[in-house]
Amino acid sequence: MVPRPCVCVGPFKMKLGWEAIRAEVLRRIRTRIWAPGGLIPSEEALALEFGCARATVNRALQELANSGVLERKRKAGTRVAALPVRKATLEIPVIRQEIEARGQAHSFRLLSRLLKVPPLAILARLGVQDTVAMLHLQTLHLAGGIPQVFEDRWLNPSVLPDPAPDFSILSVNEWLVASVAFSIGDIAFSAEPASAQEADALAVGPGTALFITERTTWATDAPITWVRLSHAPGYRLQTLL
Amino acid sequence: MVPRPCVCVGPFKMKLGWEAIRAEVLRRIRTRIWAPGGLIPSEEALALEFGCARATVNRALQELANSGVLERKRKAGTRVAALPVRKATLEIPVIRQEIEARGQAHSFRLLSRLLKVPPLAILARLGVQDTVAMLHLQTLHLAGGIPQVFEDRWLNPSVLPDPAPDFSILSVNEWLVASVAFSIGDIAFSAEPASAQEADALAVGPGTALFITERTTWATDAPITWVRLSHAPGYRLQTLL
DNA sequence: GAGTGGTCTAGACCACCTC
DNA sequence: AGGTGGTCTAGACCACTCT
Repeated sequence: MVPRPCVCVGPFKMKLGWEAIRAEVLRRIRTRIWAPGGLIPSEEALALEFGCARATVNRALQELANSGVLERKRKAGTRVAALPVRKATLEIPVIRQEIEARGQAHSFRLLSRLLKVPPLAILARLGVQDTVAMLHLQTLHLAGGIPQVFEDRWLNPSVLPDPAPDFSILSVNEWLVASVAFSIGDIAFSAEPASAQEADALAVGPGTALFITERTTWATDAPITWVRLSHAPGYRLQTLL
Repeated sequence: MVPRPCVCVGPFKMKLGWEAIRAEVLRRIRTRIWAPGGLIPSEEALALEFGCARATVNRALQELANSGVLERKRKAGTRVAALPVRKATLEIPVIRQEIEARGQAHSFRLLSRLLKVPPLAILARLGVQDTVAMLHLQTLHLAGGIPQVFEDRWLNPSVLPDPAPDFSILSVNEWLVASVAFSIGDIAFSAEPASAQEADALAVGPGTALFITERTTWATDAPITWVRLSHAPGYRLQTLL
């Protein structure tokens, strides 16, 4: 009795791109030809088998390592991940885009605009030691006239140009993406009961389950903004794929 | 008075890897040397400027395109994204891992295990037309004895091996990742009030705001499972970076 | 048609890690 | 010490798309 056929199918004839190689590797993993936790052949061996350059195999395997399917270590080789930590990619659009993508009209109301010292928790999030005053902006975003998102934001006034933009005309959000472009930050999601203020703004009962997005943004040197978005009931955040 | 120095610093001396190039490109975007919506030089031009091969520039720019900072089109060239759709990557670990990573003991109780026909909404999610019976499993996950996650799952029985695993000993979740490895699916997040059953299982008041994770998984041909996780209050989902 | 990004190659060197 | 992945190069061809 011979072992299962087809464990190694030998050199391929047709030309293979890195996507084809990725697909073939994935197939071998899914069909358990290569078992979880197991070593797979070296890049060189695979390049030989597939009849392509090592760089092409490398590209395919790196892609799979990025998505958590493979674990690679120098010298140790490449293994099929034992506990596949799913990595999901989310797209976080600007609110206006999100609403208009649903075919609704976006509008917003600036509810509050005050310069004051934020709570310590927020200063801490922004990595600030001193108690500096920041611009506190509260905005309600509407879709077709219906309240959709309540935005609570603290903005570092030192990033503002001298005649500060009129945020009752231009949404803060959009001014930021256009002006303080592409900074780093982090994002967190949670569920929380609506506060009295949120309930009032979104026209829901207090305590209603709200989907919360919280974002902190820094420039290379200084903190820029902290924002908390409270989404009206029915909001769903979905992954691509 | 001369214009700002350093708009174009000319050929670099030291050796640059693709990460250094990515960083430099990002810097030029953040400092608005290259404005949002604007074209940046071609790969060839950049390779010349940085004194490296075009493939190295390509690697750097592709990375930035993947993270939504650049938009690339053949012939049209590479532009700085006008509306930066933030792409965030989430790691979705297995529940046990997540709890143990916080230094708590993970345990679980299988609350229910029935073979019956799921609601139409769930059949639809799984892309099934016929009304087939599926395995309905309800599990409560605990961290250090405290209820943490309520799991409501429908499982396609045809993916089970003949003596079905005893899910009161091995968590369904873990059996799945080990056995039906690496399938595709999609994930959605939302906030919802606790149902009577959820409230009871998680020991919270009914209507409490719960963070909900909903996942659908297919194999290449057949549906595998639909699962809804209700997280106890306090749960936060955070991006890397 | 021409310019751009997307990909592949064959070879090379290096950093890292296990043995 | 040696094998492995990570990266870079110089060159090439192709596919797409804007004009």
